[in-house]
Amino acid sequence: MQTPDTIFKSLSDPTRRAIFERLCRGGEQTVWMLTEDAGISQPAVSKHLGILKLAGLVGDRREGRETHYSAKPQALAPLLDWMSIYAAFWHERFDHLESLLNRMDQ
Amino acid sequence: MQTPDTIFKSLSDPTRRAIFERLCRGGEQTVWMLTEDAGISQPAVSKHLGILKLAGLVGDRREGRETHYSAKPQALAPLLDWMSIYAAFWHERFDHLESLLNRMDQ
DNA sequence: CTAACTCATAACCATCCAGTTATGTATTAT
DNA sequence: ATAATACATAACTGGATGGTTATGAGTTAG
Repeated sequence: MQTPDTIFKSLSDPTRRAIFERLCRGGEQTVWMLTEDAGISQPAVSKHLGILKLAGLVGDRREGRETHYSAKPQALAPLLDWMSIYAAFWHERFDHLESLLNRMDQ
Repeated sequence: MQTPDTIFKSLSDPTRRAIFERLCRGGEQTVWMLTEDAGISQPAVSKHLGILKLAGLVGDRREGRETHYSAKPQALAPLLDWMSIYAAFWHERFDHLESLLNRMDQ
């Protein structure tokens, strides 16, 4: 399980997020396929995939000379946890406001 | 409403995340208070606050020579939206696995 | 009025990072 | 065997970025 820091950093780059999104939607794909519409060189794509892999967001599977990458959305769990904590403050305040308005109503 | 990109970038820095978390937990605070336990200089803190403000994650209120900053956790909403999309793929696969296991059970 | 305080901005610097090209290592095709 | 393919790694480069000190602008205190 990776830290929120690693995951935030990995997803802070738009190109990386696009790769992750594409793997989520399109399923397992080779480096070559990902390079085609990434608009950057193959080594750049490989580097991004390496970073995503370190964050646990993707997994790879060697098959002959191809490497198939796939998304592992479960790796978003620490981010969900982090967000749930601070989204809670949001609701908390909303609740406070609500109860305040209720009291003002009376 | 800011883009997921701006928000991801803002929160990808640990120092900035710490400031945001502190504002969420501790409520409104001045730059001076935040500087005290940030371990960096006051201008550095101000710059971080500026970035958080651009992302809509904090708001400020001038009062005399002090500036009071406060967290705006609602700004996490676009991040929640983004995550819900891709967390869905997670559950989708989980559901597939589950139904597969169910079928195998019979 | 002057001094001290709070904060923001400017200028600068070191480091990081996303991209590049070049090259190496397997693997498949001829 | 040779050539082509698929990918990873190394070395490099320019620009973004997080930090610093210096300074300015506005506000309170003496």
